[in-house]
Amino acid sequence: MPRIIPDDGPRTARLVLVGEMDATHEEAQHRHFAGPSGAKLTSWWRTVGLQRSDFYVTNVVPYRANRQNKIGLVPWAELAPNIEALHERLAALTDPWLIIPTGNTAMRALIGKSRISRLRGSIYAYRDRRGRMIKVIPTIHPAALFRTPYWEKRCVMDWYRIVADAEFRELRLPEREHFIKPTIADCWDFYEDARQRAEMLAFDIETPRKVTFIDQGLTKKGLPKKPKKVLGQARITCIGYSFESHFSFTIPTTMEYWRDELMLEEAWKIIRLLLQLPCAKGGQNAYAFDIPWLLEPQYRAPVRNFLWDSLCMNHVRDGRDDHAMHYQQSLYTREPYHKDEAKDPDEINKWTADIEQFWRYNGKDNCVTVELIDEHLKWLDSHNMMQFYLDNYYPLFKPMLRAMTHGTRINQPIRARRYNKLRATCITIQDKLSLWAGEALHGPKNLSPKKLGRFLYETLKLPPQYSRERKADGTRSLTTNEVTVRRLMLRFPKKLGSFETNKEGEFVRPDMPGPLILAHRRSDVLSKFYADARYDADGRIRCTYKFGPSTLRLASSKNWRRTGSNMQNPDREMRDAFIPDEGCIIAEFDLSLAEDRCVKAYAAAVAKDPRRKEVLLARARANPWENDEHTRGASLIYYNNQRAITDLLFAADERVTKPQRYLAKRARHASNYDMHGSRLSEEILKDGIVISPEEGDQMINTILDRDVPEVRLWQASIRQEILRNRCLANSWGLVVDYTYDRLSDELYREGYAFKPQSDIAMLLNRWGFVPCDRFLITLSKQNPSLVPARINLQMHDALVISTPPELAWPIYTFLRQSLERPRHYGPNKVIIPLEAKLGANWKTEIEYKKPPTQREFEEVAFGIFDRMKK
DNA sequence: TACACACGCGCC
DNA sequence: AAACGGCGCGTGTGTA
Repeated sequence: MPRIIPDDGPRTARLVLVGEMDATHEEAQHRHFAGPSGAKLTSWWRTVGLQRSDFYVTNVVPYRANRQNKIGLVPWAELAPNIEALHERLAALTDPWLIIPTGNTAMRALIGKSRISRLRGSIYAYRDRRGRMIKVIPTIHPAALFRTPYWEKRCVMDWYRIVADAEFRELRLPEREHFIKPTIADCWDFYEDARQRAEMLAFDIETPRKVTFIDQGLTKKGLPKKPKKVLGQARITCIGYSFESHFSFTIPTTMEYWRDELMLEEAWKIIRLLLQLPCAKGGQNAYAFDIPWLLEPQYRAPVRNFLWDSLCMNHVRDGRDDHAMHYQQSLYTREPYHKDEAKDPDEINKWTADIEQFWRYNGKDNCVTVELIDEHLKWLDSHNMMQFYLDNYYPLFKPMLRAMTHGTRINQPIRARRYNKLRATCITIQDKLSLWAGEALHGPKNLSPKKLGRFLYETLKLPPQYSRERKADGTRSLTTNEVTVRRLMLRFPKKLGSFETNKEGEFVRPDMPGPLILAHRRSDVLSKFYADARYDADGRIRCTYKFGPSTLRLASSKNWRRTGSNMQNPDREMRDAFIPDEGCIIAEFDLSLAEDRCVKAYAAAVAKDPRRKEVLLARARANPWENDEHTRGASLIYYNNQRAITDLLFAADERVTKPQRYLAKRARHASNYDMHGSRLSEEILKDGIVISPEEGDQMINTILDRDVPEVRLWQASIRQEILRNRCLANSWGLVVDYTYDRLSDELYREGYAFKPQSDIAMLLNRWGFVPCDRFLITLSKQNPSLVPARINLQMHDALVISTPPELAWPIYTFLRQSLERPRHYGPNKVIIPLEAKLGANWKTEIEYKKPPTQREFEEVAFGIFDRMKK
């Protein structure tokens, strides 16, 4: 029997800390929280002004129950009496006010609930064995931080709450009223009230899919079969409003509720009027979800003056943290976690029994949104970040919405034809692979990485290959990814075949396992882009844009109807299937080598030699038709050309071949972000080009030693900045906070990427995307006879636009004027040039590095347009 | 059956 | 020893 470790701390303490189980250090020192977990707690307590003597410290299992130190391995038969004993120990305390269970097991022992990651920070009541009500605030066990370091922030936030709550006994939970079953008259009353009093009106819709159960008749034995569940169309079933955090008003929008067409229509009329009130509106993720839903033709409920999005406001506070409402709520409000029951839209059947509770939750969400927005407003104000929100988030809502709802057209016959062909190819390959393996290596659709692994590493007895990234538990998994397969093909050509291709790009021996696997992967990935389900009935594809975590790039994903997909990653090979709007051509405008210029501008600031600084700045500012960085790199790497180092501008070296230029391009990119040769060789292997890790290192080192040694200095300066400030700021004032990150090479690499990525993302958004969207609206008003030009896609450093040929030139001119303005990157001013491409589809035909004359440009634009009509 | 996770891979 | 960063989705698999 292991030795019981005694509790410590005064029995009279107001605060009680309940841990889970003692581990190695605790056993050795005979004291709870004696090891690294205790040290972590001590550091948080120091931050918030507590110390260990403030607590009565105990554990659910007050001894080391297993050698693995895992509470999860303690059997229930052993755990239950320990929990019982814990309750008794707590009952023996004089007058505890607040108990802090750390970790899931401790929380479950006290309040019977699970899922600490969701419930942490909430405020609960515990009735002890003497009938006393004691406040409980569960938090994460410090040991969890060793696996998930980014949780540290929420732990510290919890401890701030705990120290504040230690001052009073009562729970102080928010009291709210949720009005959920209104009559039309109630709705009008609420409208009047909101019209007169609301300064900020928050709203939230619910869009479950309709669920129907189809009777399956009787079984042979005469028993009723289980009805089949069919998911129907998603639709808005209610909308809730709140303008004071203690009251919400929810209007159902179903016929089941109103029972009458006219009543429902009147309800919608009031809904629209509420959304049209002049006061500011707010919501959680509303610009990306609720608003596009409300704009759907069957609802026609546009939102006026949408200003405050609690998700975006939270994004300003910390872009890399979570933004889910229940998480924000746990940090900034006293509302306990209330999404216990799944509120996933497709889980509505769980709610059919208690639709009123569903509406109440909608109401609660609205109240919480109001509270969050109030809290965020205070924060933005006190941290001088209000303008940052108003400059970088708010103005993007409309352009994002317009691009999202407009979408991109696809050539449907081509799409369907290619999809069928690719799927057929996959099936053929699956059959051939099954013959090789003696068993199927695929599931219903795709190759199974597991089965493929067994085939390669057991059947064929090839040496097992492991992935680079470690899993959460620190192990590496067997991998069969493309690079691995290609590497194995190089080493074992007799078993796997080679990836050598002929002039048409076909494998020389296509029926060997290696080429089959590669061909399958390729066909499968392409077929996904063509899959029917992605496209809406009107033959267009729509995505949702949202703000990416750290760099303010936009991220693209499935849209609000749950169709569409990420539109920032379609394979280049399939882009010819994307076509312009009716009456338009495609114009794509992209910032020329933007991130590389940015890096050079920063690097020039740390150059010691003024001549070097001059060279770097000249290259950062060079016109794309007068300087070719990649040819320069290849000329240096392959021909040791000294002029490639010294010349301000370097455009041509006839010795440089296309593959050489391409490899130099990859090597330059690798150098900027501190990639290593082995990784570079893998990246390049994907293109079927073999270089060794050593050769990769040589290329990178050539660039870094001889071409841009200042990049190394710049990276060192980034490390310094992170070390000094624990954060980085870009040229637009965007800050990324590293307070709770471990200093590591990984973090530094993230740092190297941050400035160029975010500088360019924000440049394109603020000087490109936003003004361009407004300009296109003006342009179409000025040219009412023409089809309006529309932005189809935002691609981080490029905009894809459908435009009638007449408007292509004005748009190009406008974007050049707006984007080609100097900006300071560090102390150095640089203009990043804009390049234009034109085409009948997204695989554009003509690229202008040097701006042509208007006449030349328009001739081409009209030429493309005329050819399309034929 | 539903869910969470691992894997693989597309682009900038 | 570990060896760019930033995203997203679809599929297979194991588990509850």
